[in-house]
Amino acid sequence: MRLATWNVNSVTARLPRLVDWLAATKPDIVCLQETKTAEFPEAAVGELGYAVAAHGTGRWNGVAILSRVGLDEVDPGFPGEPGFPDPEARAIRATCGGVRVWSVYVPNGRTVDDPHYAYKLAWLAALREALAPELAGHERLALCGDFNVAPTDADVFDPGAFVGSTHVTEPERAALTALRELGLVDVVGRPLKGSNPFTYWDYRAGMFHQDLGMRIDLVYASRALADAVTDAYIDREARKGKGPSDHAPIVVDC
DNA sequence: ATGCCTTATTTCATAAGA
Repeated sequence: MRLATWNVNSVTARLPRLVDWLAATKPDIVCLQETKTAEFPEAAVGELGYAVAAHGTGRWNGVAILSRVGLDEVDPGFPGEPGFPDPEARAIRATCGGVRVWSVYVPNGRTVDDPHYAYKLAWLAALREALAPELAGHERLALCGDFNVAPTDADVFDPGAFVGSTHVTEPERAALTALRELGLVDVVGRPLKGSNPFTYWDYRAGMFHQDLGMRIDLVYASRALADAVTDAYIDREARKGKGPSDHAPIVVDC
């Protein structure tokens, strides 16, 4: 089985690239984030054999799961999910080919003194609470998405450049640790070039070409699923060329 | 490495992203 996750930064703007990428990569299950639409282009991916579970409200956020191995028990959001203060489209889950799949887009946080930072931490804490019973009920589970947290200093191009910023603070990293302590394993993608497992590079100033990136997109797999992993890579090819997302997909074979 | 790009929308400007 091939499982992937990708923050596409607008599925509308990225649709031609997404379709080409699906046809070339042939994943069985794809988690998408930042779809930025209330009307997912289901027909375009349906032609490639994918069923779609989408949760989007328009301009901001938006998540989806594509599957060609079944798509059951679809649930947008999760119990106890905080809003700001209204609900936002940041999580969707479904059962696909025997795997419980979550696609999440964790709040950015903006700055450490912004109310969005407290929202981010509350959202991650609520996610942990909602995941606990799901892990008890599903031996094979994958929590995939854009976590907006770099788990370690090795996951940013220069730790010194991030002092005082969100994405690297101790409380954010502790929230990820708390998720892993539920029994989840960080499946780190293999970089196709260089040694940094980055998944995001800013659009500006040639950051991608200098490999000045961050690893903020993650695949957290239950032990049973992680034990079945045969390969995992970060598809930097999808970040190249004209009109890319600022994130690269992670592809996991398991 | 400072939103210097990119997105969608209440568009020729703004908010948001990390």
